[in-house]
Amino acid sequence: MTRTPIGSVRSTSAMAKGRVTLSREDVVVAAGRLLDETGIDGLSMRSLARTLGTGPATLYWHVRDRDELLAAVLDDTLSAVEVPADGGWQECLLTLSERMRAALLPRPALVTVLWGASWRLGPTTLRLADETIALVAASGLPDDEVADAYLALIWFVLGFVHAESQAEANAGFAAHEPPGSYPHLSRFNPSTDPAAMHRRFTGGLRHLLAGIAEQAGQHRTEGLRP
Amino acid sequence: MTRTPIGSVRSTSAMAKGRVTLSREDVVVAAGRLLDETGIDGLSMRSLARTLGTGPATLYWHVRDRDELLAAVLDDTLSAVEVPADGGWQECLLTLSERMRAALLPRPALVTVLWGASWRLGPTTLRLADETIALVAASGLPDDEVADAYLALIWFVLGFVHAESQAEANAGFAAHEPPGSYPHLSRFNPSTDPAAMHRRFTGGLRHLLAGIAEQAGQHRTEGLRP
DNA sequence: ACCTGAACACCGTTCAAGT
DNA sequence: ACCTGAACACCGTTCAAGT
Repeated sequence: MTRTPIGSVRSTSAMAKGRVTLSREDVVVAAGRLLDETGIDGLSMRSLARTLGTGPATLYWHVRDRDELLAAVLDDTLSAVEVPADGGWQECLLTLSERMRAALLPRPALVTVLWGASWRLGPTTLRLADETIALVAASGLPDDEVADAYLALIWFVLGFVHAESQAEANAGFAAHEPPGSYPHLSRFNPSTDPAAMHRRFTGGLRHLLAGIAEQAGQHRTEGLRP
Repeated sequence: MTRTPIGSVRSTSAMAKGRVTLSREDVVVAAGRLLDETGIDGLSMRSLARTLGTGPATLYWHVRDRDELLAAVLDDTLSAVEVPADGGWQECLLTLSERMRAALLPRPALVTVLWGASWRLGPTTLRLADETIALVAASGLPDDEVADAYLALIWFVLGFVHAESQAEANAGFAAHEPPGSYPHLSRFNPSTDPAAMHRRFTGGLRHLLAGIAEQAGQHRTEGLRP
């Protein structure tokens, strides 16, 4: 893909990578890789620069700041998610949600980027949000309820992936507390093996979708349109 | 409340505050105040130590690390939330959720502490979670669905408060994008004035609770118990 | 256009030593 | 029991200067 004109290489480490000049995409891809290897705390501007064989200042040519970098990694990660084209809106939203879950599960730190959406999001992420809203709107829900139904849906997806990614981190909970101090918390502690997680995910989603469908149905039979 | 024996004061700044020695509570209260004044980024171990007239090392006597400090501030903040005692489980969950919203809205950064629950939580927070689960269980939902219904509920509450707290930060969204690039995102952009937010909050919750009730009802009529 | 070195203004945490 | 100073090992970001 990238040609390597031999005369004009800048740094030995850049040469080792077969690069002449850094592109924004190089930076984002390297950031994703570093995220996978070291987690979100290991992904600093300085450590990323180190893996690219430069100083941190260089990165700021390609990216406004760390938040924009993270949003770009998120955007890159979500580009794997295709919006299903045919089927009813419920089916579509279900498989779309499963694809989002699959895309985010290997990089759960990005859930927090999406959650704290004050961070400026990339075009892929925004397009995905836009099309998801369109599917929710296709339920026939009244306009002023579409946004909240959409939000309940993505919060469920994000919350679920987030919880799933730290299932084992939280597993030791019961061990740290004197038994019986939080009876319900421990009684209803659900199974976290992968198969159960998938069942719980789709089960929860189905309930949400059924709720939306029912609400939309009520609206249809109530309202008399010209 | 705190007596001030005059002979044994340590630092002039501690004296000014009328303290002899620092208690964990002093630290947590000061952290809450600093959070209110400067936001989560302004609340560092060093800045907190500065407002208390000591060095950062001192804080580590009272608190294991920054995460525990934040969990303690959350715990303190949630201690204002009372779990309603009488009424049906739906009513109870509704007013409980409104109280959580009211408690968290002035300190939205704590939503993220609760969300990223890998952080060890305090006793008040855990007791609150436990009693909330108990209320969900009172719906009659089958045991293996209680946890997920509970999660859908708190994710909605947390997501909502989070979104609400940055409503104005996100308000400028439409302005930054070329018009028409994300048609549904802008079309279903709901109102964010306080009254509308409250309506949307309770509306969304009612839908979730109705869904739980219906699911529980189905379970009751299906199952034949001895 | 793209990169660099050096600096600014911070962080969280540890630890031996003090009272 | 509680606090301190000093250090370790980092951060994100800016900016004038280089090619």
